[in-house]
Amino acid sequence: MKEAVIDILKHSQLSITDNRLKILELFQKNQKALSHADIERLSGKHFDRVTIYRTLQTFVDKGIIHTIPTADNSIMYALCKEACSEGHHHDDHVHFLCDTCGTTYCLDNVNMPEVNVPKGFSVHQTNVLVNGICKNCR
Amino acid sequence: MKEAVIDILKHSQLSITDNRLKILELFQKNQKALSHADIERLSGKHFDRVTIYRTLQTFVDKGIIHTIPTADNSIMYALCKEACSEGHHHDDHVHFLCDTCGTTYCLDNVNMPEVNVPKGFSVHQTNVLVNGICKNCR
DNA sequence: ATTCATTTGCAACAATGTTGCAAAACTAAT
DNA sequence: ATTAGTTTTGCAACATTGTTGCAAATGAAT
Repeated sequence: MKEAVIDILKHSQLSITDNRLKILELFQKNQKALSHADIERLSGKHFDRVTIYRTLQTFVDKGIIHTIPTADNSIMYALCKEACSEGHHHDDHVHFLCDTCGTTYCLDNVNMPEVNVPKGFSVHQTNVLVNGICKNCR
Repeated sequence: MKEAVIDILKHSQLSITDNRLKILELFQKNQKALSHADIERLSGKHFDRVTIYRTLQTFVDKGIIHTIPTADNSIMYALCKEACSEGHHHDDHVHFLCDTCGTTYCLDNVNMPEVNVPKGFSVHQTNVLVNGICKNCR
């Protein structure tokens, strides 16, 4: 567990610090998207707010986590699959938000739909966000 | 112009006030999604911040405008089509964000893709957000 | 162990969003 | 048009969220 987390940091050429280990472990343990507030709570308020902001930003920059647009205007972060690398995210998957428990899932096995845009528009990236009830809450 | 805006307010059983007229006119005039900050700027700082927040909330509640989830965590608002009514939004259309000019469009004529979710999940609503270059910026 | 670069925590600040309440504006009825 | 009652607005104060500069602490490499 800790080994895997250390590997991720090494692979991204980041120094190994308590803070980074702890936050990465939270993502690995929970296997769902977390907000800044989630992390602050789950880490037992052991780290400074600013440090968490900066760590999350670093992880996004390095392609370790990605952000998820949400309807209620709160940024969620989730682990990237190995396909992601620095400055080049491949988080082309559907995100599912459960209306009951509030959990955000990355649906990696669902293929992204093709969106036809009008003449003159060109598509760079597509985000699909689905609301509903997850398998644990029905 | 002003007539149309007044009709919208009457239809939603809202009283006609300067603030509401002005904000609705901004949406009609611009025909694109606006943020709270956009409205504050475009209205010439004539209205209180709090009033704008409350007005936008009222409009969302009444089905006059809808919110758009964005990747950078800023809420955008856009006019609903007539199909929307109080407490029941039909903003089932694709949203397009231009990476160059930052304009958010509602692509009403693009049909929403069907998303296949895993067994046990049920879909309530789907949001599709596309990034790219719009027809004015290419 | 020492050096050097990076990371962290603190403080201060900026931006964004919320709530209570009195004054102002709007609506409806005379 | 005036009045009475309700709704809306602006202000003040506060809460939350995110940012920046800087000195101290930590990690990496020799």
